[in-house]
Amino acid sequence: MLKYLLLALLARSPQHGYELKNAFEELLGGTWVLNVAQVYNTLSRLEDDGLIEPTVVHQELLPDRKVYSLTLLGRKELTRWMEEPVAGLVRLREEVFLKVVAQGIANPDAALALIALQRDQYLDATAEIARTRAAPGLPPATGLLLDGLLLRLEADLRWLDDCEVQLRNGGIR
Amino acid sequence: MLKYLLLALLARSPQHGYELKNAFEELLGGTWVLNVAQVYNTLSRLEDDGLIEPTVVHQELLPDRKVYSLTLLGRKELTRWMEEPVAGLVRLREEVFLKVVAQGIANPDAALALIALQRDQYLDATAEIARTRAAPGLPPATGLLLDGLLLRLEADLRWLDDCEVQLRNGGIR
DNA sequence: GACCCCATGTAATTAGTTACATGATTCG
DNA sequence: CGAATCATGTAACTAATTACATGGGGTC
Repeated sequence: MLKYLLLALLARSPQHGYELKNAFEELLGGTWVLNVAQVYNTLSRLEDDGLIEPTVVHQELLPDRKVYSLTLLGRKELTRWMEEPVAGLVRLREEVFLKVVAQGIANPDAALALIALQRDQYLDATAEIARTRAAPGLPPATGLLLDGLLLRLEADLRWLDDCEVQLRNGGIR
Repeated sequence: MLKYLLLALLARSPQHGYELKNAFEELLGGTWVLNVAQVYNTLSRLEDDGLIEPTVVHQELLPDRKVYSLTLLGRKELTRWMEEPVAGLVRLREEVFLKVVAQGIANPDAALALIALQRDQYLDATAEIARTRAAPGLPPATGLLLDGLLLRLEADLRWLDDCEVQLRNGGIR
C-alpha cells in the first residue's frame, strides 16, 4: 500500500527518496512512521516494475540525489488503484479485537484488566491525535485522515465498553 | 497475528490443521478467510519455534492427522501476548482512507465517485455482517467481534460523509 | 463424471520492517 | 564534540497470501 502512496506523492511532484519520506510522514500526520530504508526499498521495487524512473541530480557537497517521476505505466497503475473501491468483506485483522476476544475466552478477569489498559492507551492516543489535528498549517488532507482515525478510536472505545459489559454478564464463552 | 490466534485456539483444545482452519473461520465469523495452506505454514513455523508439538493420529481411510497442542513455551508466549495491550500510536494503514485522500488530492471529481462506490460497498458489508450477527448459534465471542466491525463500519461511513462535504467545499488540497 | 469434503504439505511471491554500512554538513 | 539532518543503499527477517502437488471418500 505504501507503494501506491509513494506513487501518489510522486504524481504531485517528482521527488527523491529522502524527500519522499518526509512528505509521506507529513501527509499522514505522523500516524505511519517510516524507516527511510523502506522508502528506498519500495522505490527500487517500483523502478524494477517500470512504474517510476529516476533522474540523477548531481550535488557538489551532498550525495547525488535520484529524483523519481512516474512513467506512463505508473500513472496508469496509480489511477487504476485510486478509482477502484476497496472490495469484498471488511476484514478483521485488528490486533486489539483479536487480543481482547482471545483473552476473554481464556481468562475473563485478565481480559477486564487488558480492557482497562487498552482504554487508557486509546484515550492517550485520542488526545495526541487531537493535538496534532489542531496544529496550525496542517494540510487539509492530513486533517481528514486524522478525523478518520478519531472516529475509529471513538468506535473502538465504545466497543471496549461493550466487551466489558458482556464479560461482567456471564462472559464470552 | 494469525500465529497467536492459532495458539489461542489450540489452548482451548488440541487440533489438527484442517480442523483449525474451520475453527478459526467460525470464530471470526467469516471476516478472515484463510487459505488452508496458511494454516499449515504457520503451524510448521510454530513447531520450529517450539511453541507447539504434534501427535500423529493414524486413520484407516483418510490421511493421518497431526494433532497439535501447546508446549509450555507456547502457553507462556500466548499469555504474554494476551496480557500486553497494543501499544504506541494507532496507525493508519487502512486502504480506504489512503485511497480516498489520494484521489481527493489528485482528482476531486473522481474522489466523489469513489466515495459513492465505497459507501455502497460499506452498506452491503454492514447488511451482510448484520445478517451473520443474527444467525442462530453464533458463538458470543464472534458476536462481539462482529459488533466491533459494525461500529467501525458506522464510523467509516460517517467519515466518508465528512470527506464528501469537504470535497464539495473547495477540496482537500 | 464433476465437484466438494477431508487432509497434508512445499515453494514462491508480496509487503512491511529492521539491521547494517557509509559519509558529509550544520547547529548548539 | 556530539547530535541531528542530508542522502543513499544492501541484506535479512517476518507475515500474509497464492500457486502447486497429492490423493481418497462421498454426493448429485
